[in-house]
Amino acid sequence: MASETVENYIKAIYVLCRESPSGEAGVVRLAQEVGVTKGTATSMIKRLAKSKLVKAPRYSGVTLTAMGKKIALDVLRRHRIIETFLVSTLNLDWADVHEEAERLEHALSPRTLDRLDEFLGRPSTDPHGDPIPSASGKVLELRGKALSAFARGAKVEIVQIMDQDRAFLKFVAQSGLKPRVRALVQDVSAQGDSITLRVTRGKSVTLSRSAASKILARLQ
Amino acid sequence: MASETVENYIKAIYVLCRESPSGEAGVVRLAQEVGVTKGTATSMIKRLAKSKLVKAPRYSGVTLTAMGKKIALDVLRRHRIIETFLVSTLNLDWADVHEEAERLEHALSPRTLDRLDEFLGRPSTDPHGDPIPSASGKVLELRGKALSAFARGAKVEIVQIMDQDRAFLKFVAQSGLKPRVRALVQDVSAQGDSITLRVTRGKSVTLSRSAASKILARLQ
DNA sequence: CCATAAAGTTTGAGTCGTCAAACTTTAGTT
DNA sequence: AACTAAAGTTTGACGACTCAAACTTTATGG
Ligand SMILES: [Mn+2]
Ligand SMILES: [Mn+2]
Ligand SMILES: [Mn+2]
Ligand SMILES: [Mn+2]
Repeated sequence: MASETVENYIKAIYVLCRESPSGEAGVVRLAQEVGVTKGTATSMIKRLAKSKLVKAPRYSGVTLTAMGKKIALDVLRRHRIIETFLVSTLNLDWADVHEEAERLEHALSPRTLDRLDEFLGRPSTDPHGDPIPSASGKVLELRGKALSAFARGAKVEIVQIMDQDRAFLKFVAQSGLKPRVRALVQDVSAQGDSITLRVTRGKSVTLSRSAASKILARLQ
Repeated sequence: MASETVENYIKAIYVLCRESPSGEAGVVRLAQEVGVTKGTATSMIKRLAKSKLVKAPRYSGVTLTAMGKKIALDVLRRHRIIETFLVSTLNLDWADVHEEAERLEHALSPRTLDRLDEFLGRPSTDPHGDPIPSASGKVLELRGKALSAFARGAKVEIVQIMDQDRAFLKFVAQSGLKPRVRALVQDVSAQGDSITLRVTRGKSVTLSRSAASKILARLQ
């Protein structure tokens, strides 16, 4: 069984690989994500490589092996099911559940996880719109494109918020933007550095390009 | 914040102190409970003493300080609320939830614990009848006496099962004996080494003295 | 009151996960 | 091609937790 620490590294590597265009995770970003120094990250990567969970050519990027990917998806599944439970059953705040799930994800047995999943009605996404990997390890990725990519006049439905930062999530929720919410693209600035939305039965919101790029949507 | 390991030791010390007539925990029993060698237990006790969580005169028994007791009751509260959730909401088996709670108890924030408690309707006991300490650290102990102490003809109500062992719990459940179940003491053997109960609207069960001493009941 | 077993302690060593700081490699300027 | 900053690695050290095995103290029952 992978330790809590190992699970955290593996999950972080998975997420970073998804994010980077090269499909590889860098040591510095990994260290930052896990909250350790880069030296520590290097030595952990070595151990992960020894246990065949990652491939890590010297002085180059880290990628997961099939085994590593299996673990990552497993942890991600637990994480997202827990987040769903915390929001939909315990009514915890959208912005707070990530940290909580960060700890709980390491303490659930497969059986309990399945019961929880059943109790929740086998949800396919978590409260942020992140897809929940199936028990067998399949995920649907990229269910929308960045808000910043839509043109004026587009009628969109928010699909996914791709950031776990509390302050950002608070801001997004404040604006009324949650998965399943519909909105009209009211304006896109000439330089493309901001976008204004009118939320259906809600207010208008202006987002910076960087904020808009972290919110995925699709045409209604 | 106390580590997971420290929480486990402290909780075990609390339980052992409750069990022993002297009110002190022995090193060998503690080691056994936590699952380490006695040398390991000794060195942990030293560290706990240094952080003022226990009092441990050399070559003598261990007791909790006020600080230690606070932590113990806190962990116990988490443990029992989680057990209640696992049984009453997720329908997990009575006999399985202890191990699961053993891990989850270290991963719940106070806020989430309170939401869970609220969701469950602020239960006062867990599925085994163990009292749940209040958030401020109060517990009702000894809400019944051992089944073995009742006389023939007594009409009793099961209150609490004082053992977490899976096999024992399976056996007890098999017999239909759960907290709140009522039964008649049908017979007590002359030597007092066994007791026969007739469970209300159920079958008759004969328990050994040692089994009966781990089941608490009170007169109906 | 003493021998012996049980309880408790000490010692030396190992793993895991971490840091700071020195070092090496890589990649992007000029 | 040479310089430099960023990325990555190595080294030495440490704390938390553990074990096995040798050792000491305590209890007790003959
Ligand atoms: Mn985590
Ligand atoms: Mn999420
Ligand atoms: Mn535990
Ligand atoms: Mn219990």
